[in-house]
Order: sequence, then structure tokens, then C-alpha cells
Amino acid sequence: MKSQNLKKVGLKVTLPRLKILEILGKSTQRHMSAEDVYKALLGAGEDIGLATVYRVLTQFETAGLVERHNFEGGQAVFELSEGDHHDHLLCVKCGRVDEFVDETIEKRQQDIAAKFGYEITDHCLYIYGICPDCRE
Amino acid sequence: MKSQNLKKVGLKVTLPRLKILEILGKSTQRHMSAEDVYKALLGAGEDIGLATVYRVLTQFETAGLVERHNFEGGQAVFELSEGDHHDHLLCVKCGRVDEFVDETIEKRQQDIAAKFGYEITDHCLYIYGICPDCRE
DNA sequence: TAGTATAATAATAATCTTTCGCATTTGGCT
DNA sequence: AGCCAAATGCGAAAGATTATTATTATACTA
Ligand SMILES: [Mn+2]
Ligand SMILES: [Mn+2]
Ligand SMILES: [Zn+2]
Ligand SMILES: [Zn+2]
Repeated sequence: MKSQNLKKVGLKVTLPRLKILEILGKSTQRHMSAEDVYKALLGAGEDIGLATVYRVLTQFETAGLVERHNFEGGQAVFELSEGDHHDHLLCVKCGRVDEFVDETIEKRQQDIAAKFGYEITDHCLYIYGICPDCRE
Repeated sequence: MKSQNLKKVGLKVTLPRLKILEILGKSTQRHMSAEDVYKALLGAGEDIGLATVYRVLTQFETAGLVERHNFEGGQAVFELSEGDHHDHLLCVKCGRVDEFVDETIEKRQQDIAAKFGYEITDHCLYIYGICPDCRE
């Protein structure tokens, strides 16, 4: 039940929050901009303002329910957090997004941060390219 | 001579372009937003419009003279291209930026792209953390 | 070196994404 | 059911970047 997720992180259970969680979970695209979510809500007959979508997504991010990514192209995109970290492979032609995890890379990042004396808080690796379907 | 760089990539040698190249080369910060460049120009007594700065930086990017990065925080930043690729380590407290190259990571990325069938066009790895100076 | 065609610039308006402010509504609790 | 703090909706505002267009500078030619 989604309302449990909200209560767990100390957020009131409201209709906009439930609907946004639902959209993020059910949509075919895992990575959605605020605008995408807003349009999906409209399509589902829900009358929720765009400002609320932005507000809620930011709250969800703070609460650890979703992750925000700054891919190329202006708009931030969001995806439901699944606990496990992963990085991204993005097609510059069709927008397809693939996800991967590479332990070797994760480990090397720790080494690099250690060498420079940084304490890592976060990281992101975006590999841009042309996906198999777009390479005719 | 900077004008040679411009001619080489087929761009007319204009005063704004020369000054912007100069700022990017001489500034203490290697990674500057368009606004940073604009302010540096004002500080140097050059009366160049912000729109021109944006336009020129985008042209430089297209020409391969500079690279654009979408670090966290709204504004894109630019740096002079030095031919060799590198990735970034960023302090979330003070904004410090360190650069590194890791052949192991580079290689793994190729492997990942190959596994998914992508032809890589570009990639970026941003490691966010707290730099040694900011860890009291 | 002066004249000309063309590309670049400056200034401003427009666009796009995201956030704010405030009046109104809703959820959680008695 | 009824109260109060918190959340929402709407419109305005802010911040970043791009487009428009008249003016100006550059590259080229005679
Ligand atoms: Mn993802
Ligand atoms: Mn750099
Ligand atoms: Zn594709
Ligand atoms: Zn720092």
C-alpha cells in the first residue's frame, strides 16, 4: 500500500501524493520529468497543478522516495528509488534509457575520492550514445 | 595566438570571441558559467552582452573549443577543451572542482556500452562529495 | 585602401523550467 | 463533526537560456 510509504517518511497521505506515486510506479517510462508526470495525471483525469507536482517530487526526493537526475536537455527527470544504486546509458537519438551497475567502476570511484581526500556524498555516470535500434 | 584557434574552426575573428577565449584561458576557475564569463568581461571593462556570451559559448562547444557540463545547480559550466578527456570530482560545500582520468573506468564504460549495443558519443562521471578542506 | 556582402553583435523580448506567495482546501486527530 | 496545521491550486515571479531584429564589424574584393 502506497500510503504506508508516505507515512513511513513522515509525509501526510494526500491525494496528489498518492496519485504521483502511482504514476511513477505504473508508467511505462521509469524516468519522467515533472511535466511528464503532470501530463500523465491529466490523462488519468486527475486535476493536480504543475506546481504541486514539482513540490511533491522535491519532497519525495528529500524523503528518499525518488531520485532526481539531470540528464542533458533542460528538464530534470525522476524515478522511484529502488534502494539499489545504478547508473545510466542514454540514447541521444530516441531518448531510450538503460540502467546498469558496475562494481569495478563503483570501487574505482571510491579509490579516486580517497586519493583526493573527498568523502563521497553521491555520484552519477551518464553514458550517452546511440542505442542498437537507432544504429539502423 | 588565439585568433588562429578561431580561424581553424571556421569562426570569424571577432572581439567578443577573442575576449571570451581569453577569459576562459586566464581565469583562476577553469569551470565557468556563462554568467561568470559575462561578469569577468564586465570586470575587464569589456562591454559584451550576456546573449553574446551564451551564443559564443555554444558555438565554441559545437566547434570543440570548449566543453559544457551540467553539474548540479541550474547553470551549465564551460571549460576550455584540452584535447584529453577527464572526469570531475565536485565539493558540495565549497564548489571546488577536481579533475581526474581513470583508464579502468574508461575501459569498463566501453565494455558496458558494447554489452548494451550502444555506440558511445559522450559520457560524464561526476563524483560529488566533501573536499578535504571542507571536512574541518 | 575603400567598398561591399555577409556574418556577428547588442538589446530586448520571448521561452522554458522551476519556485514562491497566498487564499482556499484537506488530512489527521479530538 | 470540528479544529488546526499542513497541503494544494493558481497565478505571478524568478532564473537560465534562446530568438528576433536592427545595427555594426569582419572578411574579401577591386
Ligand atoms: Mn534509473
Ligand atoms: Mn574539467
Ligand atoms: Zn535510440
Ligand atoms: Zn570543499
